[in-house]
Amino acid sequence: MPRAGLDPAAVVAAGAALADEVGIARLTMGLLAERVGVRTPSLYKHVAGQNDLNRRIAALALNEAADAVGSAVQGYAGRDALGAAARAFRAFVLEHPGRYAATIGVEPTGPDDPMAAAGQRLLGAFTAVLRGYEVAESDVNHALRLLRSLCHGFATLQSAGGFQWSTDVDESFEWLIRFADRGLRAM
Amino acid sequence: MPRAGLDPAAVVAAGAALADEVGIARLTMGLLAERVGVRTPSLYKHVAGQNDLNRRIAALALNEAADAVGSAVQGYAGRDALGAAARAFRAFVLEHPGRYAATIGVEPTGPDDPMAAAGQRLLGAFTAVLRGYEVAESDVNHALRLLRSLCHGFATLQSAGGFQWSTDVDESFEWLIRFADRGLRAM
DNA sequence: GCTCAAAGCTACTGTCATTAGCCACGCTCG
DNA sequence: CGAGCGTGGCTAATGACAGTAGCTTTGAGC
Repeated sequence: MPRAGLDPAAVVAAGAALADEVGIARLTMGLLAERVGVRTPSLYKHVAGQNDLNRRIAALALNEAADAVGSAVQGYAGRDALGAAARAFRAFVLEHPGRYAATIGVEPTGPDDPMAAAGQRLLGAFTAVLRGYEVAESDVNHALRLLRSLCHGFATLQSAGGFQWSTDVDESFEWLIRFADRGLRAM
Repeated sequence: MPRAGLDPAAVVAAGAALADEVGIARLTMGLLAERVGVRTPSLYKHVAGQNDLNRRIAALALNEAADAVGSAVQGYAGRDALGAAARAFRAFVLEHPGRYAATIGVEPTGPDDPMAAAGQRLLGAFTAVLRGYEVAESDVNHALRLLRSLCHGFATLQSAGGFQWSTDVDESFEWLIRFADRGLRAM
């Protein structure tokens, strides 16, 4: 039996890719094993089980999202930064629906959970956007939750096919960015 | 064997209640059967399978949410209506996390799908809120998607424990309602 | 009281996650 | 170069579930 040369990172990466292809609900250990060229039980040498796999995919997704948003924002401020961040976030969710879905409904176990750290990074990227607006210190957390709810809500609703086809979805998103920008500038 | 006197509605109602208790992911046919006092295969006389059950729970949840939002809005207009609708929606999701979670990621099969009709009812309740604002005809769909994204995003993030405990969540939600109100009035 | 469709049950199958326990590969160190 | 050994792979088996087949019983309508 030739070694497959797997390690946890490779298994998680393959799992994330597979989740994007077939949906997180249809990501089975058997399918993932086949994808990486190994029998099912061998996966357990690298991840502790489906739960662990899911958490690692979620952490990967949050880190990637943070990277995408963070680098999209580079060099912009105010409205441009807001637009860049929101568009980057939505693009990420639509390109990687499976791995992003892995982040839903998973609570971090503790303060040193890699998922929690990744979530903080993503939050930090959005915090940077807020620095371009005159938001009172006491309102920063509220504004952050607003942006997170908006982006998360819109992206997941669209990803789940929750919008009817009556109106162009991209247009709605741009409208939503302008709405948030106006609101933040009027503080 | 005495008859249990079940029908599809009773099975779906019990399933929704159970989903709220244990979470949609842990809602198994065996658990539901035990809850309604029947063996597992008997459930299949009333629902076609887990998929069908999930869709029916989702339709029930959307109808109940539409009822809650619709009646909360009664007699209010403008900002009061918006606040009442948003609070009613969030309260519903937090009180019934399981059945609301059943609506996520389920696409309506066709135009006569009960779920689609229920979704339309919920949308209609929010449309009524918008009548208290001077929103241009061409912007109604965008504004609707904004409200839906906001409420859905906030409620699901909170329900999943997605917010840190640093700032009061109720306060954030009230802040968010004021933000949306200001934005809609400024059109 | 008879009929019969509906609603229940037992028994069974197939899929999946997970565990136990075995074995080969290939690196390290003498 | 060869022995030792940890790691990563495998087969086999278990247990939870969803779903199906086919039998039995109930009870409503005649």
